[in-house]
Amino acid sequence: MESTGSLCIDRVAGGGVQVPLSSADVITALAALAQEHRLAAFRLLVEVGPEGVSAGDLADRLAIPRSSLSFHLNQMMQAGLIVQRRESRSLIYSADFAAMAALVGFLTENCCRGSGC
Amino acid sequence: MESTGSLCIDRVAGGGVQVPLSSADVITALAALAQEHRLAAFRLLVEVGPEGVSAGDLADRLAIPRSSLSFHLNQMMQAGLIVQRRESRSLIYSADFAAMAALVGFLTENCCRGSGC
DNA sequence: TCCATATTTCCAATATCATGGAAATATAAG
DNA sequence: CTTATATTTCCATGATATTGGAAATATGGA
Repeated sequence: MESTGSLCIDRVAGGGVQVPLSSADVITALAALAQEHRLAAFRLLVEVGPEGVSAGDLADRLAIPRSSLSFHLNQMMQAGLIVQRRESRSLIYSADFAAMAALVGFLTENCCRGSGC
Repeated sequence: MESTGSLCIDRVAGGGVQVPLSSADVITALAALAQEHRLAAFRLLVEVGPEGVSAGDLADRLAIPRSSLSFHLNQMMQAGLIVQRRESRSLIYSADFAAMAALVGFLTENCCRGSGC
């Protein structure tokens, strides 16, 4: 019998059940990470953790114009890899660990058969 | 101390040590998978295993023109995700499981901290 | 209300990606 | 050497992505 989707039961603080990803979702998520500035931004958000970083800080740390970063953050939001919250005048972005876990789960289940990964 | 690359010691039949991926390598690999036909092709190659599938068969199974598939196979080869071998008139493509394991290793180590993935 | 800060949206320019038919290349067999 | 099969390369066309400055929106404070 064939499993068709990646079912990654959530283990993160906030709770919530993980829904299987469609192949279109996976493509969107992969594309969201397949770009220099976005991969760098995401890694930074992962390092920083749930506290997150404001858009301005992120632009400074990555040394890219704010409008460019805004575009990239939007891509990652639409892909569901990061979340946004407002804190006074600042918008704080943080990584969605459950989403990333689901992506890795999909890749492991669908693209790794036979290897020890 | 920070580990900077994904070090995925190989567990696959053929043997060989896994080199850490640069962030540029990761972007190339992610981009190679972030496309409908390429993701479908790669999943098919993973299912089929080391025996692989000829370019023609693959084009038929995916129902896309041969020249288009050739383009996509090239992208995945350059990304190091698949390998090619000739068998008489046919070119047989197969998934490189170690490369995929390295990619998943990178994502797990660099983009998953704190989650249970 | 008026001003300053934080960030986004708009937009035009450029670059990269994807498509598929036609021609070229590689291999094999009669 | 000629013909058939398997696949790639070439190329023009259209689609999508990326960039960054300028203008617009959101929030908070005097």
